[in-house]
Amino acid sequence: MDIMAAARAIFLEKGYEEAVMSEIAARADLVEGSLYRFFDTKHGLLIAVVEACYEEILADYDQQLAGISGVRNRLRFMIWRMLVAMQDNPDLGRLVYRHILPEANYLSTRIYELNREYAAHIDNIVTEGITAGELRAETPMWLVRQLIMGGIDQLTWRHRMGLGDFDAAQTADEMTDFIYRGLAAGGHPDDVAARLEATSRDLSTTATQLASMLGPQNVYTETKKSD
Amino acid sequence: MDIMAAARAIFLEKGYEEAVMSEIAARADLVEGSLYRFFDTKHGLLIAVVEACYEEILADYDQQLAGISGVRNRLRFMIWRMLVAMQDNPDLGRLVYRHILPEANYLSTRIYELNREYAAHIDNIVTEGITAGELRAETPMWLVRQLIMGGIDQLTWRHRMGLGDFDAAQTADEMTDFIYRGLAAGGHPDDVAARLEATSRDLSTTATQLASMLGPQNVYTETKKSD
DNA sequence: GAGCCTTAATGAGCGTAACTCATCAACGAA
DNA sequence: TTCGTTGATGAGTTACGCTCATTAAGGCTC
Repeated sequence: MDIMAAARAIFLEKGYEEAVMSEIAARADLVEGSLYRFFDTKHGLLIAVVEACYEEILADYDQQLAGISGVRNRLRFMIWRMLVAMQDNPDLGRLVYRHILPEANYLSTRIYELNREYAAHIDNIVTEGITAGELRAETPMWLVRQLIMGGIDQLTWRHRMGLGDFDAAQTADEMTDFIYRGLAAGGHPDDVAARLEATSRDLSTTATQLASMLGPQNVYTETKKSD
Repeated sequence: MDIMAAARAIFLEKGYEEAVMSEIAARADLVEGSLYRFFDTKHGLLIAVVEACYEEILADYDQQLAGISGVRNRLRFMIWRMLVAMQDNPDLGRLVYRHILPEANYLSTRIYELNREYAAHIDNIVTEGITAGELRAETPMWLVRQLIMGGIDQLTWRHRMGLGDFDAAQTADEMTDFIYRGLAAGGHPDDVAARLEATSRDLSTTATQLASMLGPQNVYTETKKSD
């Protein structure tokens, strides 16, 4: 077993401080000193491990996102996806929130990079919504981003601490609902009509996709680029 | 100088791990071993110190709140007050977010108690707004609470890490604005457009869920089929 | 195959810091 | 003066991250 695999197993199982370097070395069939040929420090090893996990877990969410249409649905997917990741990996979450995010060198980490990408996706979705007239133009996007990410942190905190669980789908629903209401253009009839139109358009697209999956030959039908 | 004062000075100045018990003892004109007559462990001492700080800083915010009327204004005050506290005490914030909140014994802490009181105030304000008909009755209060607290965490993170500052008043304004819009009662409940919109929105969400269930992670590529 | 050189692994050891415990000083009572 | 009790003391103990001189291994030249 190589160092990364051994370290991952022990970090996830015991947490950062309880994990001792000698045990990681032993599980990797090495001696303690040899670890320091590959990783400068215990914390450096942790960062490498968490980066690897993070990358696996959030692997292709952007490709999945590409298959989802509609501002609201896309927003919901982003929230739901992160909630599920947190729900499935509480151990990893603990490591991240306790020993990665609060460290000074977090900003030079790949994890920071990945979090920025996630945030950028949210920004893009909101921007799309604004240009489509579906969302208010004055929306401070940084605030939306921070509220979503901070909210996810809070909402998953109890589960991460081993106290109770949560329903990812339902939580995503309610959170999306609230955020969207804060984002949505005002209650003028025109705006409502625009949103109605956008929603039914999304519905049509999704239904088409659905139909293509359920169809006899299960053939993919090109639905986009129609204009 | 007594132990608490010495510990507070050193914890705030150097952070948790850099603070060493022998130095705290020295500043309190004691010897290291004597600390353990009064506090079982280093972390126990930290908790005592942070509790004291917390209580001083958030001393009489509820009295100030009592002088503010209007759901929106009261909500803004709560947000603003916490933002200012975070802005004025970044060192304390670091201790709290890194070494108090993530610990297993946090729930048995006075700090947890104080946070609950803060959250309860937010709940009360929202409840008032609902009974006054100003806010939507279906509002999930737990969500609002979590979004606000998580958002404050995120928004103050950079400053806590020593990177840049923020304008507490303006941030509070924008945050309140967004949250309130999510909370505010829309048109009449029997407004046809609103009902229609809600229904088609739900339908769209359901269809998206359906699609992702049918094609596991393949909503977008159903182009090739392997026979 | 013999000598040599570069590179990688070893494990004994160091430094530090939280925490403990046998000891001892201070002080009141006999 | 002597004894008993209380509470501070500081010299350990332990644990763990990290280092470094030494040794083994694997390829390259003659």
